[in-house]
Amino acid sequence: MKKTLIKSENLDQKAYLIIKAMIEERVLQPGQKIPQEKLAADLGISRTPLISALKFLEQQKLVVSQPRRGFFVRLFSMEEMVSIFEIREVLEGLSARRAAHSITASQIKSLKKIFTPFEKISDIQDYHAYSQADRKFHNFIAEISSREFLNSILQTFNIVSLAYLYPTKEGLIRSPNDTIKEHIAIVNAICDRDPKAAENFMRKHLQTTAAQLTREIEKSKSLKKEVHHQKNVV
Amino acid sequence: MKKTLIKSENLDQKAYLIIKAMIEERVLQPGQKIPQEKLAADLGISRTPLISALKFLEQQKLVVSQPRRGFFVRLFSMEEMVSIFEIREVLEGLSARRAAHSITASQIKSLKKIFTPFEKISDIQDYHAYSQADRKFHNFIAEISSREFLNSILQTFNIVSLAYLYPTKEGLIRSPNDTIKEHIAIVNAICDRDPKAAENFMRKHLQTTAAQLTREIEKSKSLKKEVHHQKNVV
DNA sequence: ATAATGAATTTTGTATACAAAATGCACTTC
DNA sequence: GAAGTGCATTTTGTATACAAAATTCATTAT
Repeated sequence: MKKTLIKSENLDQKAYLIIKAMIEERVLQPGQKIPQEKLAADLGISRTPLISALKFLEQQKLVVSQPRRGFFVRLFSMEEMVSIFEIREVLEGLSARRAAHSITASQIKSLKKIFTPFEKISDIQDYHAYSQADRKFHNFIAEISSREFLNSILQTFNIVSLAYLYPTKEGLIRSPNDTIKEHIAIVNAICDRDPKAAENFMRKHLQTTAAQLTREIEKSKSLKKEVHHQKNVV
Repeated sequence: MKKTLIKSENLDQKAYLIIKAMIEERVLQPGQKIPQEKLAADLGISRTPLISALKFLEQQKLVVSQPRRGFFVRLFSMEEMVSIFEIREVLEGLSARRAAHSITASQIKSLKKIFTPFEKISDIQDYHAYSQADRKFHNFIAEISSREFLNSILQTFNIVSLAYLYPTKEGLIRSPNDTIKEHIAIVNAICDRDPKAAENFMRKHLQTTAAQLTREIEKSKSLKKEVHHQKNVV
């Protein structure tokens, strides 16, 4: 871990960034209690800025506090993930709409570049690279939209979706071969400065992912029922 | 002020609620620096929970901190208010959609009640009562949607729009006589369990308000230009 | 064995202390 | 009078201290 490298205005921010990274990297595991004294010692700070960072993370929903019992890394259910995608659907839809309004020529160039390495590949294998491009894509659109508030909310939710990730799939819920076309449609709409189309394509993109998640929930539910049934029989 | 009446789990929360109310009621005015030592003394707490509350409010955008200079009550520009209404448009649209899905019979009763006192009045005069009903309406729909995340984000933005308010108009940007019909259309769509209509009506409602604000920006801009022109002439 | 009790230990919530930074103010210089 | 300059005062950021609550764990009772 590269703790000592992070420098920020104050220790709150430093602690926040480190802990967030620790959660994303699963060094701190979902559901786990956060040992304040130990963590503060590890980071070389006192409990004061540490608690401040934890409260920050609590608002970002990465952490929960139980009064007089402490802070715990938050555990997301599939259902909660679906509701996060619903929010992303409408917010990133807005984001795409605004981006189509205010994108500059140089931003168009950068935006078009993000997925070019994948466009000609018929079967994308490099999940890691694609996942990174995906994240960059969503963050960049939020940035282009040049709406401070919107961007700051979205920042939070990219964290959340990140925190969820199936480690095996690099956090991707659908196959790159399916999503690449949607991504490119969105890019084109924004670069053509067509706000309506940009919003619609983005919404459909995230809606489809949410639907996929919902299907997985149903699947795991019926699986559980089966197991339960077996138990009763055996 | 009824400070001592507020009781909560911890002093952070107590301080948070009081300060939020002070900002809403304009006891603390936009742009004003927040005197930590004095405020802590007034609330009968130490700076530790006070700072924690201020950091909470900072994330909710009601307060800004300048490193090593302190916390200030946030000042919103008209443009920022427009971008807040854009966010409300899409989020509360989602909220209405979800509410139409999950509303219960008893919630239908409560929802229908909110605007009944105003339905028969041809010219609504009591801005204060209407403003309260308005707030209750938006918050209740978020609650009905039973989406924790969504609700907690919306909480923030309802506060923000409130904090903006022209003191004279109770925070209302448009006349009750204009908005009452829209409110009732939304109520009916939700109670009819029509998600699509609920979302559309809610979006249109907030869009119209945003458009009104945009018009006011234009007006004040041309006004300034005039003044500027006069200056140059005189 | 399981449950109940309670003392010892740990951890939380909050106050307080204090160095470092920012601010205000009197005084000088132009 | 306007603009610096340096010292006194205030305020911030953070560590530390400590009472109250929660947890652990050994011991006794069922």
